Amino acid sequence: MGGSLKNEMTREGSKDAATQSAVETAYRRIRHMILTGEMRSGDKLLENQLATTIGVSRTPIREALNRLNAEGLVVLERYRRGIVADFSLEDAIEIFRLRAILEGHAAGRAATRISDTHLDRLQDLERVMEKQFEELGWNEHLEGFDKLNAEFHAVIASAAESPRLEKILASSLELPASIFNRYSEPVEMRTRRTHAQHREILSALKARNPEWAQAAMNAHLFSLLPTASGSLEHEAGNVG
Amino acid sequence: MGGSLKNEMTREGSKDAATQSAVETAYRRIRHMILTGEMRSGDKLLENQLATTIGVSRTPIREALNRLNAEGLVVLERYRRGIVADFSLEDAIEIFRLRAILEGHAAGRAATRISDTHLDRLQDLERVMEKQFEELGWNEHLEGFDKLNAEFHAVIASAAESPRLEKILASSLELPASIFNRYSEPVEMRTRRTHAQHREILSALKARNPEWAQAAMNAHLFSLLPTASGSLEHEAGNVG
DNA sequence: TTCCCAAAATTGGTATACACTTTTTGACGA
DNA sequence: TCGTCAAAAAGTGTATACCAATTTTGGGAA
Repeated sequence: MGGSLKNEMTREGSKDAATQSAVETAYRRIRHMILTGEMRSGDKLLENQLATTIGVSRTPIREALNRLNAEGLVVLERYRRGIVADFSLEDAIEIFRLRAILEGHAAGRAATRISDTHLDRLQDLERVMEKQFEELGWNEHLEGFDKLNAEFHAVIASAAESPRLEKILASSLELPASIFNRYSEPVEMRTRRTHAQHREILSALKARNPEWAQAAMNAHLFSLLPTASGSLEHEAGNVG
Repeated sequence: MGGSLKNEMTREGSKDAATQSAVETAYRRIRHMILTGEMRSGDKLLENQLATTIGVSRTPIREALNRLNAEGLVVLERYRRGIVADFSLEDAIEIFRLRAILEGHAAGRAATRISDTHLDRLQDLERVMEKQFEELGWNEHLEGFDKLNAEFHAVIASAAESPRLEKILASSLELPASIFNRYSEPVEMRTRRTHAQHREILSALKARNPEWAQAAMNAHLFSLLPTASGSLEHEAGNVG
C-alpha cells in the first residue's frame, strides 16, 4: 500500500474533518469520558441526559451506547439504564493476555511489512515520548504519553496489514487509563521500562526480524500485565 | 410478573421464551440470511424493505445493520444503502489465521478448565455429526453439520473462560458458509479430515493437555485455511 | 454511445408518542 | 425502627412522521 501516512498530531481534528455524524460525536465523547476516567465504573448513562449534554437526540446516543456495549466499556441490559463497565483485576489480566497474543502477532507481521515512513514515525513518537518524560517528569507527562503510546501501538497494528486484527485491537481490548493505574505497578517504574522496551521493539522492526519483534512485543505487554500475586503492594488510593 | 399480552407471531421461544427484542429478531434474521447464503455478497440491504419483511420498524433494523456492520458482515457508508459484505480469498485467509491463533489459545486454556459435562457434550456433538455424515452423505448432512460444528467450537471457546476471547470469536471472525465452499477444497475431502481432527482435539482435552489441545486446534484450523497457492484447482463455479 | 442534470429514492437525524420494565417513593403494619 | 408492598416516577424499546443530506435513477442532449 502507498504510504499515505501523514497522521495528525493535532488534538483530534483531522484536517478533513468532514461533518461528523451524530453517532460518531456521541460515541467519541462518551468513550473519551470513560477512558480518561471522567466517568467511573458504575456511573449511570442516561440516554436523555447524554442527549442534552452532547447536543444530539436520543437516537444517535443509543447507537453510541450500543457500540460501547459491544466493545465492553458499557454494560447494557434490557430496560435497565446503562452503566460504565467495571473492570476487575481479572478483566485487566485477560485483556493484557489477549493483547500480548494479538499485538505480538501483529508485530511479527509488521516486521516484514512496515514501510520506512512508518518506521520513522515510530522513531519520532518514541523520541517525543522520552523527551516529554525528561522534561515533564513521570507525573506530568502522562496525559501526552497515553496518546503517543496509543499511536505507537496503532502504527504497528496498522503495519501488520490485517484489518480485522487491527479492528479487534482498536475496539475490543481497551482499558480505562484509571484501571491501568489501579492494578499496575507505580507509574514511574513501569514508564522507564516501557521506553526501553519500545526501543527494543523498534530495533526488531528495523532489523525486519519477525520473531524478535513478536517476542519483544510479547515481553512488553506481559511485563505490564498485572498479576494477582505480583508486586502490587501499593495502595490504590484515589484513582481520579 | 404480570402476564403481558404481546403480539408474538414467532414461536421461537423454548421454555423460557424470553421475549426477543425487535433488534435481536432483526439482527438474527439478517445475520442468518447472510451466513447461510440466502443473501449474497453485494446484495442490497434496504431498511424499509427489511422492516416490512421482518415485521418491525426502521429503528431496530438500523441498529441491527449497525451491529452487523461492526462485525464485518455488512458494509455501511453514510447515505449509501447497505450491502452484504464481500469476502475475498485474502479475507478468508486472514480470518482463518486469526481463528487459528485465538481458538488454539482457547483450546489450550480449555484443556485445564473444561468440565466433564462439557466434555460429554463435545463427545455427543461429534458423534451426531459423524452419524449424520454416515447416514446422509457429505452432501445432505451439511445443513445440520454447520450448526453442530459451530456449537462444538463454541463449547470449547466457552470452556476457555475468557469472556472477551469468546466474544471476539463469536462476533468478529465469522464467514458466510458459501465463502467456505468457494475457497476451500471440496467438501467431502475436508469433512473426513475434520472429523478425525475433532476426535484428536477431544482426546487432547480429555487428556487435559493444553499444548496438545492448542496444537490440535491449530492444525485443524490451519488445514482449513485456504492458500493462494494451495490445492485449489477446482473451479468456483456457481456458489449457490 | 456518453455526459449531465433533475427527479426519485434512501439514509441520517430529530421529535414525539406510547408500551413495557425497572427503580424509587412513601404509606402501612409488625 | 424496619421491612413490605403497591403506586408513582423514571427510563428504555419501538413506532411513526417528518425533514435534510446524499445517493441513485432515468431521461434527454451532445
